[in-house]
Amino acid sequence: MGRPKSFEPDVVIARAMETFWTKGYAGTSPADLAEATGVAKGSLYHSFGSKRELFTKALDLYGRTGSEVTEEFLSRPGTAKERIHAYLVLLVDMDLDGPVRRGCLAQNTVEELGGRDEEATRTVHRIEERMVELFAARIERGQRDGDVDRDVDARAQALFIQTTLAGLRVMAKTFDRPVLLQIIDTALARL
Amino acid sequence: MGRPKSFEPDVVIARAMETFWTKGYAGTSPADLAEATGVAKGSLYHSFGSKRELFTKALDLYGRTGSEVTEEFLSRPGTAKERIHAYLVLLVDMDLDGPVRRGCLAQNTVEELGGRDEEATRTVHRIEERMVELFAARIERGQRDGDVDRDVDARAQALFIQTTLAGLRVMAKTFDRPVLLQIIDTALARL
DNA sequence: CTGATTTTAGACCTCAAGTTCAAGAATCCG
DNA sequence: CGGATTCTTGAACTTGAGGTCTAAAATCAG
Repeated sequence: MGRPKSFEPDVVIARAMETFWTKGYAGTSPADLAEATGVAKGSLYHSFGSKRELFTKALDLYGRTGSEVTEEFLSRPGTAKERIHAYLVLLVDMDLDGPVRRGCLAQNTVEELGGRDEEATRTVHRIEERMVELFAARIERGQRDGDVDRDVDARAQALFIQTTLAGLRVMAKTFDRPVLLQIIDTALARL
Repeated sequence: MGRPKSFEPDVVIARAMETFWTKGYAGTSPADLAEATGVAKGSLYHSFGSKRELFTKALDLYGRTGSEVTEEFLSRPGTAKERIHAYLVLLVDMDLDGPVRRGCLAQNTVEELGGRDEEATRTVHRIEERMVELFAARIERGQRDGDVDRDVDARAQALFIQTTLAGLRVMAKTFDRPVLLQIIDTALARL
């Protein structure tokens, strides 16, 4: 009962996510969110409580969709090395695509809110940890498939790949594509 | 002629740098700067023009001192691998030291101001490029000294190390020391 | 239809960020 | 010392961020 919502909360969260991603947390004002979502400020506050709470939902959504995309992409046909290489290239291309070079929302968040925001930091840690698990799982599958050496430490490699990924997304803010592709090749040279 | 400055501009810039580093650009208010530097807001504006200009000077200072420290540290006795390894460990420890996990100012800047601030982006690019040069030079010296293979591409390796470094400083925001040290070992395993 | 309930949207409020200013203080020159 | 010049500072100003509120609108139960 009562008047029904005139918008799909998930759609609004997705639009908010895009805006936070592009403009940063501090750089996004309630007015920006209202414009991006097409929902008036008052309604946003009524539904989500505060900018901060909306951001939390946006960051969660980012983590979920990101890990789904990653899992799906890594599972496509190919060796572990091929798939991981392709994944890094994909991310670089996504980062370079579009006029904004917005990088990774999770990373931007932890850089912007640093140690000052306990909850955001924990959320980002979970997102990163999940990525490491996905890489490790893919490497272990490679070992079962026979395309990765039996004696590599899957988790250690996965952590290294996640670090490379994080570094690449920083570098992608100021370096150009050929350089980034070269870095990927160098990083994945062993294997 | 005229009343003399009551403060050393370089000292003020250094203090401002610390504040921006700890709290981020947007997170630092003129009031914060006044408190951190011990100079009244009005004076800061009189001397530096705007928050943005002060930040530019702070970021430049960061780049200069950073590259000096790096150059000095890499040139100390040891093989290229030993020195670079020690340098990465040093940075990780500096990042973990203190209660704030502030990471790297240059990196934080490019993450926070992203593509939206052309000048800041260029400055950070210069800082990163300088780091790559220093790593490359150290690797080339290693080749002359005989502790690095003659046929490694020094610049490619240097770019890779810079990427690892950037990634580590992201990871250092949410992971703990043993993990980070393991990543360093994995990253520098070849060589 | 009425009333209960929920959502909407824009006006409204408060406060701090970022900057400017006016009045005074310190210095050098002649 | 008087004046020119530059620096200092707290107060004052402007703007927008972040959030609240209220009157109207939409829905459903009875």
